[in-house]
Amino acid sequence: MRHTRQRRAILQFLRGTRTHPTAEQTHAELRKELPTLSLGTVYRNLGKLVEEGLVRELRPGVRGAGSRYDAALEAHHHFFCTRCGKVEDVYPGLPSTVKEAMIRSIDRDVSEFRLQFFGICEDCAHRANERREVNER
Amino acid sequence: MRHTRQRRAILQFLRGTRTHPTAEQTHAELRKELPTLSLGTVYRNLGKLVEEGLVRELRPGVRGAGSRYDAALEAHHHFFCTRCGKVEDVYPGLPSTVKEAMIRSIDRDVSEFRLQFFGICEDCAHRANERREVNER
DNA sequence: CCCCAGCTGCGAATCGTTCTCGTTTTGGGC
DNA sequence: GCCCAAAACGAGAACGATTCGCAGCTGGGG
Repeated sequence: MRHTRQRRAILQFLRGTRTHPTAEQTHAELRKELPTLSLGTVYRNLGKLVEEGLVRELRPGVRGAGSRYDAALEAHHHFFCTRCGKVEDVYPGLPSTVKEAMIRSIDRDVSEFRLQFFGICEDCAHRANERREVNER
Repeated sequence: MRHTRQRRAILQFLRGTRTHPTAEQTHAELRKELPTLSLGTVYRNLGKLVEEGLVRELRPGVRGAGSRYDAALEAHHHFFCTRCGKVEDVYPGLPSTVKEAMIRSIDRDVSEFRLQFFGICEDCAHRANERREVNER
């Protein structure tokens, strides 16, 4: 895999944030330093980086939400705020014995396993009674 | 919520299958008895039924897969075949004490919790060396 | 039996993502 | 450094799933 300016910028950007940006957000941000960067290139590279295992793709699985990308490789799960769309890391420490027992119990060739939590994040909970503006998506 | 012919047919269809049909599949099937049923109506009603809690929406979260719908209300999780797209029910018996401990440990207002397994289903594993036709999506 | 809010069917619109294609870069070999 | 094929780029068109807008229907309370 070649090391293009664009690819380096994308990976570096993802490694420098914990906000799980969307392709669109990544594109908007990197345009500042690479004004000709196209959205297609962002998608192409995110795809490659996911193939390479350098980035994880998160699919909120919630109305109107696109994929998000995460370059943090340690095992962790995600909490999706159903109000503002934000994604936060969680480390609920599912004991690996429990995880393995579950995978064994379903008696299939499991290659991946996802644990997702949905709810209202703290920020949104606090402004619950104020106006409900949608932040960062 | 009104009881229209269309809505009744959709709910009844979902209750009579374990295959987690897509909106498209639901539409194709019900066209046989309601030839004028439109896809928009199927989506509209699936949305309402999900709101009402009568149906669960499954979002495979895998390239090129749309939502699937499940009218089975008992607690269970899903196994998504990454080759043919099929979705199977699994009952990996995550102890509720473990589940609750996890939810408590992430210290947020969790309204939903999803556990998803991905891999190759038995059918696909068996025909692994034969031609790889994609069944039912 | 009447009425109208809620629903339907249709087609157009939207949105995230992928594809196409002509041009530019990259990186290995010399 | 220079050359070249392969790989990647940018722009815009294309795509597929889902949603929307609207004019005409209809279920069910009164």
